[in-house]
Amino acid sequence: MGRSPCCEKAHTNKGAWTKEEDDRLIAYIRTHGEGCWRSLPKAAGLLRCGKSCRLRWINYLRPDLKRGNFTEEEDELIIKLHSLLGNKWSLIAGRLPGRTDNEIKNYWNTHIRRKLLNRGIDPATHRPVNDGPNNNHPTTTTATATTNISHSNPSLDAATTTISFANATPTTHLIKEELEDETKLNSDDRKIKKTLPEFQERCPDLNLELRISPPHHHLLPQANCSSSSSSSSYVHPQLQHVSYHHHHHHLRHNQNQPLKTGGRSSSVTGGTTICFACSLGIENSKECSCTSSVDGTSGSSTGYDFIGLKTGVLDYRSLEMK
DNA sequence: AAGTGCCTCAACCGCACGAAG
DNA sequence: TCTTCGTGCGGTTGAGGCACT
Repeated sequence: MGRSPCCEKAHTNKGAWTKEEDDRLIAYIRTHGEGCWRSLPKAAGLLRCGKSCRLRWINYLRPDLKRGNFTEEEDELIIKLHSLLGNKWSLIAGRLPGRTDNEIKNYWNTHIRRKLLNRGIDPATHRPVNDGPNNNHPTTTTATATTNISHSNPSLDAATTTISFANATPTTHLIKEELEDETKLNSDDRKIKKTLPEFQERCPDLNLELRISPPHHHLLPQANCSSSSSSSSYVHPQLQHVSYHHHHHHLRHNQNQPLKTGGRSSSVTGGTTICFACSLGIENSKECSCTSSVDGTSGSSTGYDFIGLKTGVLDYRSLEMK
């Protein structure tokens, strides 16, 4: 008893979409909204498979798509996210507003792979191509990168950003403990839960702990990222622990607030929680309703300034891998 | 101008997952 | 608990465009 085919293949068009088909699909979705892809073709008068309609809409017709070349910032963000998430194109696409997983996947395969190879980096492992087994330092569990971040405020010049990817850290345990409670998880959280051991295995010397100094406003009581207009890369001299949760969630969420999908920054509890999207600088993410803006002295108006990526104060490739 | 090879990217395919019954 | 359905994801394909000879 097999599954029924997703569509009547004998009576469906395949291949490139025509202008008329596009118009029909757009008109239908404008009227009825997305969803029910299986029944959409018939209802819209299209001789197409529902999956094909969905793909066409998501990858090409959606009005919020950002067309055009990828920026250097997007390149670096993709590389960084790929090093953490692997070929989870949809998760990566979720960090790049206006870009689709298909687009990023294609771009990766055609441009970034080559770019990394030219840099002498293996695109699959994000390690130097010549980095043999002896250089993997398998016994070391902590890769701590310490970088000085220049800042307009002299008092912050010595601010330290620590990115630790070690396995056995309190924060990581915390992540695991929270993810152990299935009742608190939604589907996205479960995806992350599945991903966690995956990229710990992928990068045995990496853990998930991102330790950066949060924007000053995050230290204020009741502060959240929707209430501030200060720079997203403002660094408080006192190191704060920031959980690195790679799906735009808040790992140390308020006990009174269920851990849920969505970018709304939770309140800072003891300076330990930060909206991941905002920490990435992706303020215009669909999932993030944070309204914080940058002040121009740092950060990025385009929203991509992952721990100083745009300004070049922290090049992840320079991170010390022990 | 014609032939060839390479590159890009839209689209397809098969599979997996979650929800519903 | 099992089956079915709808949807989404990642890998792959192939048509069309471009560069080179």
